[in-house]
Amino acid sequence: MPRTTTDGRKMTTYTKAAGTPLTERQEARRRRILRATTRLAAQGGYDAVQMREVAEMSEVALGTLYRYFPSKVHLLVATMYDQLEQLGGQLRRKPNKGLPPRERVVDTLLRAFRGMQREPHLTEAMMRAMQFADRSVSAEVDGVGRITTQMILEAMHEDASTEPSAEELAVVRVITHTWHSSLISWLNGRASIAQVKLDIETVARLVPEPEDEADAGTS
Amino acid sequence: MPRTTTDGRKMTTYTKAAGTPLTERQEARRRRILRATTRLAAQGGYDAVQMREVAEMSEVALGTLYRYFPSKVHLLVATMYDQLEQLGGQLRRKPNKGLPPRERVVDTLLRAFRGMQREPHLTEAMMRAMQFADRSVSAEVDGVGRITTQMILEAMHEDASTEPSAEELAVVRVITHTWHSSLISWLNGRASIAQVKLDIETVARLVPEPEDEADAGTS
DNA sequence: GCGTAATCTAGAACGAGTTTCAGTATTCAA
DNA sequence: TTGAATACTGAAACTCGTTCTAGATTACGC
Repeated sequence: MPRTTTDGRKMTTYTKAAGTPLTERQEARRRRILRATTRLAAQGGYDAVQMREVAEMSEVALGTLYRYFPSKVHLLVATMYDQLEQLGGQLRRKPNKGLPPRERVVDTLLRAFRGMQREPHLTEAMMRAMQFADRSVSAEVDGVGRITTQMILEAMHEDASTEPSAEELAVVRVITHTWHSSLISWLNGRASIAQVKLDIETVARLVPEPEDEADAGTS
Repeated sequence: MPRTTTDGRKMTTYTKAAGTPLTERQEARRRRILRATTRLAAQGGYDAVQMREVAEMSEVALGTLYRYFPSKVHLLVATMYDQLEQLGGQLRRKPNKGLPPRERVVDTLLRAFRGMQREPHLTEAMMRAMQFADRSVSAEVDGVGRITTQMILEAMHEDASTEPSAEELAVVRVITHTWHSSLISWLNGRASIAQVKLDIETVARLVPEPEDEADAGTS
């Protein structure tokens, strides 16, 4: 959404969904910024992502960086969106058909988890930002939420075509809550990898079993 | 844990579990600090809790404030611990016997939620700190976690005496994940009160029904 | 091509969390 | 009671996110 500076000039931020079409050089700048952010975050986590450094590394003036991403948190949430898009692509390319829905959900999340274990600092930086985000970032955080929800939903019913029920959406929400929160505890050293797995498996029990006519009522 | 300044003097922070016994005046200072924090947080949330202001309002030098609480996040997490202790007392004073465990859990959490709705800014400040906390605060965050877990466990089985099973602990963990995370979404305006309730009810389905010999295997 | 509005750059400046330091007050053991 | 160790004070200094300014550059409708 367009903001206004003190002297009344118009101002837009170049987030994903902005109405501005972005010239080629602008698109390139945006990419450079995200790449630099990713690099710095992967090296030293949240604290290592310093706005001046990001600006320098992406060869952009500090003011320009702030025009593209209005705060450090916006920047990192956008980075997360970016990374998730890539991850989503990878997951779709290697689908896990054949398993029952519940297992598929667990499998998907654990695979994502393994991805994050490979870049713990990057993960820490992005997750810290997500959690620290306040109302002013809710649009962007919502974007990330949508992508996550989508991934879990795709794992839940074989065919992504059917409209999800309210019940399913409720379950997915609780799953993403658990997912985020337990990831954070792992990053902060308050939970082991095994515990994260266990949490995921526990919450996955909320995913309804496929109601084949075969076995019902078994304990 | 004792830290060391540049000139090698010893230094301790006066957190809850510190080994230092705390003289009376020190205990009083600590209280003043926590009270000031609560007051500022209740007025204007996380951003309104400014270390200089807290120091001034509690009539303590800035350096002293930092000796008691080594960072703003530590300070707010300690405040949360403090508030939770009070809340726990209130809840225990008005127990909700008679309901089945699942309902009791839901009831307890919703009651806590209503408490937080009464002081949204304070809640925001404390929760932001909890989520932003990094490894250096994990001990304190764990403390808060223990208290929460305890509250939910007490709601789960009528008699608080029996040792919780591993299964129960797993469920409680997922419940607290959901609780924290959905509280945050509410604070950030990304979820309505109704949605928080729904999330709690959804996750509470993980609480096992009391296995009376009467009804088993019913859908 | 030309003029103008929008964008970008370099750098200073501001604000709040955090650290440091010199000096004063308190505590506590002998 | 006294003297050393520890804690507290007041104030300055440092860092990093963020904002602001003045001047260059670029994009774009005519």
